[in-house]
Amino acid sequence: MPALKYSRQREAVRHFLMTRRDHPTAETVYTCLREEFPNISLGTVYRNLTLLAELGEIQKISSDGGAEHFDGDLSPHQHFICSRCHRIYDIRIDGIDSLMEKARNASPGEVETCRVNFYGVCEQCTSKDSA
Amino acid sequence: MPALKYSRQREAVRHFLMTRRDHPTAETVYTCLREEFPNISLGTVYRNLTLLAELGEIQKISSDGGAEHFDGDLSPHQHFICSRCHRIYDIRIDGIDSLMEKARNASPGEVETCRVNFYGVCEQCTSKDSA
DNA sequence: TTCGTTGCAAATGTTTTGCACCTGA
DNA sequence: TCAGGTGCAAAACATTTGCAACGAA
Repeated sequence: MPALKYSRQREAVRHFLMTRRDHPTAETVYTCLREEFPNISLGTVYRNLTLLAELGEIQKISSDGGAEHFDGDLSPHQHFICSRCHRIYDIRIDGIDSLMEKARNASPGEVETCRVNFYGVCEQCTSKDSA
Repeated sequence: MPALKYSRQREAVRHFLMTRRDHPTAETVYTCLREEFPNISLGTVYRNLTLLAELGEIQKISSDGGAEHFDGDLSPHQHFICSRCHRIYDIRIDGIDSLMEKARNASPGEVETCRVNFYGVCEQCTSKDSA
């Protein structure tokens, strides 16, 4: 792994994700950053998202079908993913520590992190049904 | 949703996944089924995998980067995913029910299913390090 | 006969990469 | 100066889709 060097683009990507409550795709990051950096390229956005994820400064969320989403929130939390609109909601439940403890005894390797996703239809989509 | 009609290809896809202990990608399913059906097409494999997943007869696993994986094992279980070789191992831990119970109180919608993934480096990769 | 299914190929959508130029240390 | 970073465009992948022919009910 080569030494890192400062770059305004990478900082912008990181800062952008930190200030978002949702979980943008690379495309969204690109589109929004273009206002500040009219010349930034999609390739650069991808390179930095991948790099930051490897550094553990952001999280990559493989939701399902379509593009990957990114999460700048590093605090432990889980996701509720709507099967209809594919929106990703943050939720927080406890007991994850004990879950990881159990996993350590059942895994063929060292458990480092854990991702918990719940699926269902969100209220917003449910209420559209009755309309 | 239109009425289903029997198809040998779809049966073969389902049967293939049921008898596998690992979690093949569409490409792998395609390659293996080609021995039995030399003319089966990748498109057909994708169509049937998608269909079976919608019917809930198989599970789609979005592991991370690269292609999706599919799991024919419907019994409740979790996955340990090696960050190095990306292999997916089945593990079984209890307490998932109570986790879902907690999630119901914290989610912006009806919780239907839950996916728990653990990440780390598997023993096989770890032992290669010391070699 | 009807309508879902298939094979094939082309199209789409997402992410990666090669390369010449730019920039931070 | 020099290794890392960037923009751009092309390439590489993964997945979906249009369509004519095929096959199950």
